[in-house]
Amino acid sequence: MEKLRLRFAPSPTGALHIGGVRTALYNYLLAKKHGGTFILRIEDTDQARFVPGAEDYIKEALEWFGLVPDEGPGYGGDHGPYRQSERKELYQKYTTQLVEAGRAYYAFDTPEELAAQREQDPNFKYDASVRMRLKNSLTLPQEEVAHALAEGKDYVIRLKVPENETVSVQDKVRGQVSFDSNELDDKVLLKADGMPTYHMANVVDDYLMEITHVIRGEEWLSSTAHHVLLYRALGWESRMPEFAHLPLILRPDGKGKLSKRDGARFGFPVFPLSWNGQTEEDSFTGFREYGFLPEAAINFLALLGWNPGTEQEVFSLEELVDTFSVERINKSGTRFDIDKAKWFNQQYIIKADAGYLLEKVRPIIKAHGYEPGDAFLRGFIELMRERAITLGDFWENGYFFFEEPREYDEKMIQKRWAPERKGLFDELAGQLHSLNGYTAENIKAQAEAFINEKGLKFGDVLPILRLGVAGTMKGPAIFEMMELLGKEEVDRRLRKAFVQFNELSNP
RNA sequence: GGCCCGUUCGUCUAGGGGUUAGGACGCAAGAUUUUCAUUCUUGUAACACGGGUUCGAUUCCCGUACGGGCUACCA
Repeated sequence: MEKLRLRFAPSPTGALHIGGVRTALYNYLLAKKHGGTFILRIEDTDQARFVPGAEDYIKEALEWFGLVPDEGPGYGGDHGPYRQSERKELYQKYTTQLVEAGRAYYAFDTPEELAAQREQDPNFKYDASVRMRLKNSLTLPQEEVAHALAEGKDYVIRLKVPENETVSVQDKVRGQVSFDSNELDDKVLLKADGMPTYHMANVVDDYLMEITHVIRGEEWLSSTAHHVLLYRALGWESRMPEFAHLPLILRPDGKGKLSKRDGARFGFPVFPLSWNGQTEEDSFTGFREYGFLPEAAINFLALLGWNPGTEQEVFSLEELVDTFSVERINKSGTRFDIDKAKWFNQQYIIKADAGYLLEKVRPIIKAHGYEPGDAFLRGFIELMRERAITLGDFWENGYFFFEEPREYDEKMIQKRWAPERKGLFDELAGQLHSLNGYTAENIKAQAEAFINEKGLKFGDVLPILRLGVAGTMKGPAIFEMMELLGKEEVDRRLRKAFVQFNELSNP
């Protein structure tokens, strides 16, 4: 079998959408499964929509996920350049070739003229039925065309779509899809600014870059008929790649495909990394900054539109590479379910390697002004990992490992604290403070002895210790927590808390 | 509007002419943990509709409805 070559071809118009990441992932998986090549190509043919920084963003996002291209701008490869803006002459050469072969033509209609046509007829389409009435090299005298060209008049090159043909596409996901060529318009191939349109550029590049499989979103299915026609016109039909069109990722409420604005609307990320656009409107929080592990996000994305047919849910990238197959990609659109994504993240946090997690959590703690030693941080992570859904939760739910409780759960204090017991608890604090070997085990033994001696119940004492140390009832095992915080810190907190408890229960 | 694609629990999905229609997330209940979380158990809940074909359709075919995509000198 010929070596597989697949490309991910985003356009640098802003942050990379999460649906784009899934497309990249599937391309990567299929390439790697067969020992093929994964290529990044930047489709920057729309100068009006070009956004500086977008290309770097795309690369950083791919790398964060571990989807590192084998070829691409900055990645090497002998099929470059990998930015379409740097391949301009190529497209011009091939479109000219098409014109000469009678498969395309020059069109001189101005955008204003076309707009006027559309105003007159909302269904106006530049196709075989009207092309002979418009201003192009098919209708104008040859000298006039030559003159216009020599004069530098604006023109585009359009594909001359043949009449009365059925154009069929073999799609790996959907099977055969057919179009009536009379429904197809004469797509612009080369724009007035000399840049190609997507249609021309992607066909030329896929051919030149020897792409074997095109995996892209379903929004491209309709125009694939044009692409087939182009391969034919260029005489490349035998080298045409196989197509697989992915189901779209839909909004959680099911109304249309997921868009960049939906992140803000529904309160979860739809981008891999945060993006700071020109305006707040155009700025987004990413999966990374939201506290996702890249492995978890990949796992979630992989299962959005594909499944292995087994009951396995958790997959490493390597396992995905082994298991993936285009045949098992789904046809129907897929709702974006953030709860499932969070569940994956939680699973990955629980199972993550300690050293790995340490490096993910350290910067979060540091951002709040604390730089604990590795031993402490490790202990903290082990106590908290089963209680974190996002990385941010380590701080949100465990900040009291680094600083005193900011507040005490008043309801619980009302319920559990009795002012007359302050003396009793001071005594317990004293006993714990004089403990030798401040381990969870020893603390527990001492507390137990105290409880028995005083005729108390665990429920009288443990919540008070927890509240005193953490301020909240939510958290890891209390004695473990105390051991990690250390004798002096715990004693300080307890003494202070008991005073506070009295105030809180006697307003 | 036209063309194209799709439709199994709320969501992601398995399945496929005869099944108690399976799993996961979520939700609910219980057990464990004297907290919270984890874990475990149980429960909840689905084949869009109408015609065919067939001894038998959720599964195959055709319609309808609904949803989505495309319909730019954007990708």
